[in-house]
Amino acid sequence: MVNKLKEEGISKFDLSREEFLNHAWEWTHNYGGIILEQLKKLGASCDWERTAFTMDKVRSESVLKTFVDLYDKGLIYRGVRMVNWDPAAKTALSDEEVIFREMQSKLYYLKYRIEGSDNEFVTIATTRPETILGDTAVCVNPNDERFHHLKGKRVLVPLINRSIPIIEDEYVDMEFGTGCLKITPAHDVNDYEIGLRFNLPSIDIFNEDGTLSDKAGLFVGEDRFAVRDKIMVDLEAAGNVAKVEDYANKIGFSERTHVPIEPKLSAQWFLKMEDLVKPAMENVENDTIQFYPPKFKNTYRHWMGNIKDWCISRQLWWGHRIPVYYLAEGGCVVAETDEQALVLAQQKTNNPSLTMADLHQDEDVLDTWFSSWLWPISVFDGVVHPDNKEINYYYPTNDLITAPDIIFFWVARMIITGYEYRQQYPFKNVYFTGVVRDKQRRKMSKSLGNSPEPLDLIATYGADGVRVGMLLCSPAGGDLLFDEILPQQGAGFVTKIWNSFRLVNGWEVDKKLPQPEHSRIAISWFHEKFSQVVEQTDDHFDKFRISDALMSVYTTIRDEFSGWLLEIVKPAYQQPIDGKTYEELIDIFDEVLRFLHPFMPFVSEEIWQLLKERKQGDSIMISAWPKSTGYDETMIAQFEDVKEAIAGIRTIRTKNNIPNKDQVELAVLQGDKGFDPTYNSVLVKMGNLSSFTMVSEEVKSAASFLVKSTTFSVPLVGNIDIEEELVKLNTELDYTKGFLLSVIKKLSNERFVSSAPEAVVGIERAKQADAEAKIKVLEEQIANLK
RNA sequence: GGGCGAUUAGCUCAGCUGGUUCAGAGCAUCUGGUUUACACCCAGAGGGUCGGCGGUUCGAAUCCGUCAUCGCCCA
Repeated sequence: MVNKLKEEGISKFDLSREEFLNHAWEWTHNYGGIILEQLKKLGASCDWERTAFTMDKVRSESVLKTFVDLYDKGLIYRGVRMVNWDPAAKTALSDEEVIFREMQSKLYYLKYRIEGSDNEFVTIATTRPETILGDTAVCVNPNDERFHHLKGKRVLVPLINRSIPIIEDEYVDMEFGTGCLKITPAHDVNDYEIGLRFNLPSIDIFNEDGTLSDKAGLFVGEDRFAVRDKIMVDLEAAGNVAKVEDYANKIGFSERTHVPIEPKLSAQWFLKMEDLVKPAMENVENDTIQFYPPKFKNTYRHWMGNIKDWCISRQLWWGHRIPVYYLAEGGCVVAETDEQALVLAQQKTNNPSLTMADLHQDEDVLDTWFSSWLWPISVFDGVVHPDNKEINYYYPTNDLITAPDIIFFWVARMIITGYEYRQQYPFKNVYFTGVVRDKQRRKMSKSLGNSPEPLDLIATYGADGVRVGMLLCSPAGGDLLFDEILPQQGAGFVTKIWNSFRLVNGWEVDKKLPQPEHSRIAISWFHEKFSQVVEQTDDHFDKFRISDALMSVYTTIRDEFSGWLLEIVKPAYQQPIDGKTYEELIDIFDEVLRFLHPFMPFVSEEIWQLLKERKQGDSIMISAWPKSTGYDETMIAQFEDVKEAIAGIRTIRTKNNIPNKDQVELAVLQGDKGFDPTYNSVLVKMGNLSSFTMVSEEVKSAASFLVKSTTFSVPLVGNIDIEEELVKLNTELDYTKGFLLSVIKKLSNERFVSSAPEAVVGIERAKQADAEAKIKVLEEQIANLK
């Protein structure tokens, strides 16, 4: 927002609060609108009637009501925290507004005299000698033997001779400087933390403009950098300087005024988290709320277990203004509206003539997540009206889909408010998406300019193409490496489906024709196969494996539906199709489209509407997802053998340059497990066979292959390459013999047979029998060729 | 500095409670194929000592230890 204004040549600092907010609203409407349009174009199936914004009336009321409620419960308090202070602009900056730059500075080694000794010193290293005036301790690492003798002693701050303790904390890096660190809690974040741990006083030696304050004792009113030079002169004179070294470090500068920022303690509002998190922690721990992938439970547990109070105030203009009103004579009231605040103030002061002008509202706003964490409730107005029909109907919801980087900011906190305000989780499952990165694994970002423009992508590849492209490569919680090849693949798939429809749609139907056997078989096989795939896909969805679900849809449509089913039932060139097959096929197509719809809503709807006469208002969007009705595993397995046999015939054609349109003969020598003739019609059609013969011995001068232990042979006139055939058979024979050997070795291991489960041993015995049978067949074939 | 996670084919990843659903998918690569829906396509092929080393076990990608490398979060 601030950057946007900057592009327009407007600085945030030139605007009043009201003017700024006007710009912000305008920007919000435009930008928010763009995101919604992108979602619509992508086919997101949301309830667009219910879009809401965290700054709108209902949501703002919800935020204020929650603040007041938590305040009244005694959970919100005012505390002190380190902020980035800009002494030139006299304002606090957010972390984003601070620019860190590598600077050539100096490291000053200063000697502090041990209290009660004349000439014993400790030497500390610092980049900021002027801050010694705010020192309240000197710290060493407890594991550092060099300083063990100083334990419990005190030192004197140079020049002012304040006595401060020597404390021990593992934070101190023994390798850095002298291994001895001065602690200035008011002017360094880490020192502040240590100060809290050791209960040290904080001495704020700076004024708001970066000059030294009364508390510094020396150089009062002079600028911090001028003081740095001056104090070094005095320290030198007093004999407190050991040495000065050049030193490179990173210093934060104000984005606006370019002056070095000053860490400064300031009053902020905090929310006590300790009790609030308990139900939220427990119900993720016991899987009442389930995370996908589950590894994020660890992250969540760790954060929740070490929860710190939440600093909810921000020194910004854009946001919900903190509903705290200060009274002229000190103290404050907290209320949802100005009017209520005034009433409270009048009561509190016992002064009925008090007016709004006597109250001063806190200038700060609330952290943006303080509104987001109410979202599952506030979006149905469940904060202001906790018993309304909508919230009671819609809450809790099922699944939250979000990115792992906001697990604390948002997810955890929504769970917290869910339990605090509705005694119930806000959602049952949390699915964490991957982070989209470019091919070089960099995060997509505006500043790198490496994020693709969604609307452009959609224009190029279509919304369905983009969806498929993104989803194919997005395992839960894993990174998603974006490459334009992905939506390209998606777009190709759209075309594939469209062509399947064109094929079916182009057939002429002759209702008098009987249904061919191969069509009957193929359709009944597809029903079984499809039922199996639907079951697998349901399972993937249940486990939130979205890319796996898509992959099974993708391969089923491409291979089983288009590649096998359509090819088998396809009538000969310019011939009509029989009515029964056609109708069954249309029903299958309908089912397949419904199966596809969640991933490719646009093309599936388009074809679905063209497939059959539909009633007014009918849509694939509101039609049922296919149901698995069980399946015949034997049939599916047998059909796989048929496919393998057809592939074998195709390979022979390729190897021997036999065009697909030339018919070939096929001889089948059944193996020891027999041969099921059910699928012969399919074999004849797909292999383009002129004859199909069962034989009782090996066929001479033929190219052959094995499926299980059945031999399929295509007799070849004349030029069969015996050498090549022998090489192929011998390679397979060698492999099978080796395989058999390893199985026998395993089975002859007494310990394996006695300790492995019966079933596992049985499987090994079966392997042995199969391999032996196969070897026998291969040897016969080889003998035959010689 | 503290924590969490990862390491499997050229790339992105799957592989549950150790054993034929165990070395797999998609993409990429290579070979062949266009009169018969689709070259935005079809048919096939190659490619991995499952990060290294130890251990447990009849048996380890899978369990344990350790080292190495990388990533993420918090400070």
